[in-house]
Amino acid sequence: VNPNIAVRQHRVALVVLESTFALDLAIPVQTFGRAVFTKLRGEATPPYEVMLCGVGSITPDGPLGFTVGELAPVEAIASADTVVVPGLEDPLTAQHPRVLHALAEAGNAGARMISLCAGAFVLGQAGLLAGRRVTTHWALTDAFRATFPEAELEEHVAYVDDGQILSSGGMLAATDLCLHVLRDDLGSGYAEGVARLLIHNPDYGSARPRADPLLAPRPEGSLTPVLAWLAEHLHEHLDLQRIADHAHLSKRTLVRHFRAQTGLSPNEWVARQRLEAARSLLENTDLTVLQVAHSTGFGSTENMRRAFTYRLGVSPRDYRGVVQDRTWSANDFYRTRPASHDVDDGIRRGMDICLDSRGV
DNA sequence: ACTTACGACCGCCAAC
DNA sequence: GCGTTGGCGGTCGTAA
Repeated sequence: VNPNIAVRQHRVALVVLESTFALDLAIPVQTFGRAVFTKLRGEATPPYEVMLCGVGSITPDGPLGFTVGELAPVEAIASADTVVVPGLEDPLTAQHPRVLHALAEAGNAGARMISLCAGAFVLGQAGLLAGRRVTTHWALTDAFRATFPEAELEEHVAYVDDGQILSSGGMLAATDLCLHVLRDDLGSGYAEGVARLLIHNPDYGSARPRADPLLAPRPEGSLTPVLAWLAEHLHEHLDLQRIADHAHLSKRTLVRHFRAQTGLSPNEWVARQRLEAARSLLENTDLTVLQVAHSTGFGSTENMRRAFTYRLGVSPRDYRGVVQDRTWSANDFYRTRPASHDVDDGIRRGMDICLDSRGV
């Protein structure tokens, strides 16, 4: 792998509030942090640095049920690349002004903002959700709509990726979102490795909603057949006129329907699909960048590189290098466990200590 | 790096 | 009257 290509070193700040839920706090800690996966693989530096931020301290009689030790002041999120607001028990209560101010600052500075479950209410209070596509726990949708009419609430999905703002629905959907982010940052090989350790079937990176029986099915839109046709013809030249002709709609109406049903413009939707296709080919085949660019409809390597650097922060070539270097399997996990003699040493030392303490 | 031209997007409005 | 459609034109982003 090219040593000049540093995998983006991310700092992830988790905002711990009075009524934060243990589960929603644990999921990002487990997926982003604690370096456990990195240590198992023998790597020097973990891909993320995780820090816990808040105002004051957390008392053990809150919803968390325990304390979390020293919290960095919430203003510290200003230095984070990614800010996560976990779900909390009383989303309608106004949060501390320092929290809201720090979130607004971080958001305006361009940090990636992630809410889990009811955490979307906190981002909303910070004024970050105007015009944004966002989701939250299904039991809170009415309250959310009433409180933040300026946000575009999406139901029937596990999570929503609106670029800078990402949000997941109820509780364990946070896992899907966190794995989606891992995949975006480090590739699907890494994300799948983490998913396997968590024994979780990830559904990241898909434009389709998770096929989960517990989520109400998303109503089929009139564009469904058009989207299917587009997915089949990604490698061809697709301008607005051609798509409109195929859909038997005017360009204007087509754009409107796209916006309503996918939240995206036609071009944006096609660009994302092409990016997904190109990622898959780079990760799973030996096709050259030029071949990938042609077969995914980017047309030229310049085009494709622009899309990659814009959305992923790396060129296609470097993406392939980073991703393949980071791909690992469950077998790697077992291989990188300490060799048996290390274990034996450890046990022996432990027994020595026991024996010493007994004065034997 | 810079200019240029073209297409995409979307607000607006009239027509259905 | 209300919702939907689609044409027009201004602005913006992007490809060449």
